[in-house]
Amino acid sequence: MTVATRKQREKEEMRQLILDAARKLFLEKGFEQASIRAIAEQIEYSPGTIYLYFKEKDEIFFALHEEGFTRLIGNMAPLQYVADPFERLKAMGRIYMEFAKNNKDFYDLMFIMSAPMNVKEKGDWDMGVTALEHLKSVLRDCQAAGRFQGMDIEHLSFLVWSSMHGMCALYCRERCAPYGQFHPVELLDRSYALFVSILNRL
Amino acid sequence: MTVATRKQREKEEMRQLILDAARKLFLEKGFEQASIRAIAEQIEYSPGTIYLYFKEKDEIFFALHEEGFTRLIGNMAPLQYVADPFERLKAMGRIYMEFAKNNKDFYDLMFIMSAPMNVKEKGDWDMGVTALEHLKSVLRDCQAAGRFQGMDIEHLSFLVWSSMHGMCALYCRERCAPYGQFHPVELLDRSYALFVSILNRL
DNA sequence: TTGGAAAAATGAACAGTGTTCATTTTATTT
DNA sequence: AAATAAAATGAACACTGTTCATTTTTCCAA
Repeated sequence: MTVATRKQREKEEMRQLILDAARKLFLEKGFEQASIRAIAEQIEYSPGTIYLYFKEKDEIFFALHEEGFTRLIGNMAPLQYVADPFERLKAMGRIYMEFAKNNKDFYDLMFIMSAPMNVKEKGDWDMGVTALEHLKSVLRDCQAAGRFQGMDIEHLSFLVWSSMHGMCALYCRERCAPYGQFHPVELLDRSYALFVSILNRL
Repeated sequence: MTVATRKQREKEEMRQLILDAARKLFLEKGFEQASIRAIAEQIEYSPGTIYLYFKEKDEIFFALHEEGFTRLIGNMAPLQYVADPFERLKAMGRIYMEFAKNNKDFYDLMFIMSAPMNVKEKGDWDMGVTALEHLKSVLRDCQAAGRFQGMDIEHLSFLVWSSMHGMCALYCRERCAPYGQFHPVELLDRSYALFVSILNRL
């Protein structure tokens, strides 16, 4: 093993160490509290060191943002065993919403926060595009099965995604208050059921 | 005029002065740049003075958040002249989306940002509830006209609102990138058209 | 094994943030 | 005019992300 490759591996390990600490602090205490100094203290390095591995703070959170997509896409894996396209679509929505409910902070980072979007070279949106392709693919299968006739997949996918995101985002950012009588989670579940029943008619 | 009432009026004028400065800076340079010091400089007072009129920064932005609702509800006024309930619903959606597109920062403040939600005594969500009642009312009218049969207004209103919010929020927070081929505004408009056509079938 | 170069880590410093509070200034009342 | 009450101040506190001259560590050839 050459020195160069070891160096490269160590560099990658350090990046991972920083990401692990950042994730821990972010999930435990939120974005604000996951400061560079707090991350540095967590891994027992000085603050300046972090800037040898990440250009800026937002880059760390863009990396976690990507990790979130990996998790979400991972959760979607069982979908391949759902034969019926519409059942697959329904399951997909459930998984998406469950992800948002169980990983509020990750969901926020992936779809709401500005921080990761400030990073210039965000790959080519690989993860986002991949996740979206999943949805489009399922919708196309539904269309092949006779549903959603005459609808453009681009617009339909955006609308479906938006509907799901809207519910999840209002939930994550505490905007369900006007529905005081309902528990937010209950509101989400019942509204999703209505959403499915509407899709079922199209 | 007693001294007490003048004092009270002056206090209210000062609050308004602060809010005007805060709004100006917020709309011109964003939330981060609308710092207490910047607001103080704008109105030619010291930073400490602001805390004699607002308990904390978030309280200022909760006030602007309320102002946003007043604006949005104001934009809805012409709806009273739209006789047909479904036409009214369609117009309402258009107004909502146009508001988001033309007042990105206000929309963000009202429906996405965390800042105003951190304020404890947020009235009783008067504004949010009022705006929502508008929507529910229109939906009930649609139901009376034979649409949306058998659907619960609470869930339907949340779903409709979520769908609109989802599109607007993804737009405001730069998440339309995976639809690179489309201009975000175009994507929103066309997806809204699809949304309307779907509602039209229910 | 040692000396010099390259790489890695440091932590003080900079310019900024929201917020507090003893002190000073201004206004009102006696 | 003096005493009291209200309003405004701005320095100070504890933070923030980021930079960079300085120090420490690692590496490799002589």
